[in-house]
Amino acid sequence: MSADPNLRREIPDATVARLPEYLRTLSRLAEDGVLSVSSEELAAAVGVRSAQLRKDLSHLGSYGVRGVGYEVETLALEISRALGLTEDWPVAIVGMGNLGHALASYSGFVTKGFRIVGLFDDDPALAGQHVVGVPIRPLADLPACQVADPVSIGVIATPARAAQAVCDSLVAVGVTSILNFAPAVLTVPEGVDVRRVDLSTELQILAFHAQRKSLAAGDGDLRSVVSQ
Amino acid sequence: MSADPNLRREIPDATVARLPEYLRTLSRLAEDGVLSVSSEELAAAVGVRSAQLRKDLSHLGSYGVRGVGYEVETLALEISRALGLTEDWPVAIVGMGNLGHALASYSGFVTKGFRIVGLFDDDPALAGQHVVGVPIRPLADLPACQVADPVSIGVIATPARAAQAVCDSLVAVGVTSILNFAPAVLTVPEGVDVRRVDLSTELQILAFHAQRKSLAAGDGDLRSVVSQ
DNA sequence: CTCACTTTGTGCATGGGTTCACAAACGTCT
DNA sequence: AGACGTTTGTGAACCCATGCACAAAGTGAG
Repeated sequence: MSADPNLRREIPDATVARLPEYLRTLSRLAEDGVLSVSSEELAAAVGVRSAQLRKDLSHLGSYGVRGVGYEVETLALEISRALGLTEDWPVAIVGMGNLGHALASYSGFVTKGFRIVGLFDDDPALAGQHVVGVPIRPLADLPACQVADPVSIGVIATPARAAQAVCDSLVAVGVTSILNFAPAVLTVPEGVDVRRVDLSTELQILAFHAQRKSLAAGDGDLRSVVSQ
Repeated sequence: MSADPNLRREIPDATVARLPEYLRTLSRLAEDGVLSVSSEELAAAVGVRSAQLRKDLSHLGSYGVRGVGYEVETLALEISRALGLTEDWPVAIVGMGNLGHALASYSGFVTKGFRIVGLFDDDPALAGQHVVGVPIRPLADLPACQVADPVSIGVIATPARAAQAVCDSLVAVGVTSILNFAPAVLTVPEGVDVRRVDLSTELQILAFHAQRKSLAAGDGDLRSVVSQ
């Protein structure tokens, strides 16, 4: 029925995960005054194969010109639109320890569509303190804030033991997208998206590859140098 | 030749990425005094299918008992060994802004095999300050520290514009595993592993799914409520 | 206008990952 | 000892993602 061929139908997850990368590189090119890129150039700058880049971009329509390449400005706009960055996304951060502070003052937040509307922490020592012009409040104030400027994305930066309760509070006020930095698996009702970013997981994956390399080098004999 | 059938041959990347999750859950179970789990129970706790869990575990050997399940302690140890966490990994963090502080004081670092041996930042205001018993020094001191206690994993938590130079410094002193939190694509020589964690990428992926949901709900008409 | 050259968009083959389904292996109860 | 119920480990089928290779479509020169 509602075909609308050049609008999104279903963009594969793997492609969606790369779009932000493309967008960032295109923004940098635009700043440098570059007007047009080929798939070959852009792919090299991002670190993927050109065929993959072209296939990814083909999922959001046909915005290139054969024999020429892609217009930087246009392509950046189309990727922004596909990702939903032309809309406005009010974000709340819960847990204002070091990580919460880092996230709040992270430049990437403000640049594209994301707007911090609430900072929450139950530590009385933090209450009232402002971070980027936004006051830190106890989590109990969340429902009240929700009425004034509804949060659509919640970020959890608390210790693991508090994460599930915080998550429940967010879900209770209607948040359906959650970014979780706590090392805990959250259970949420149907329809709520949770993405988890875990610092120690990444470190462990790195350790695995490092170990592989050191095993490959010494190959079983020199292992004792390292293992002990 | 050197078959060694129950030792690792080649563990798929997708499996390696899930092992830390399994390990964390097993550790929690061990703390709670649980001695044995079935693949069904463990899979449910982690949030994957039981068949996937069994196939993942089969890559590191046969540590389950049919009709019974897995011994929690044993399995945790084997996963630790597979990931290389029974070895000692000296870590250096470069860039001690909010994120660097958060990473340094993150509990996940200390718990398993990772040991912070160096904190670096060129900001004179930070020099000499101690964070977790470790002093912050200028990056120029890196080569000297490297002699005393060689770093094997480097973490980059600087702004994007400094990331490549920092990366080059790390590579120059022999670091071959790098965890990069800066929103920049790093170019490194052959044999150096870089993993990138990008906060804004995760947010943008979340925004994409949130947009999909809101489009599905209002389906084109109520969109104006949100877009503006 | 035609020819030569460049670059996109995509059909197709290849490979890896996930899921299913079941035989093999273990404990237990009679 | 033998039968039964449970759970692992894995072969096989499916599914998605990646990479190749080429036709289609554009530009520019002669």
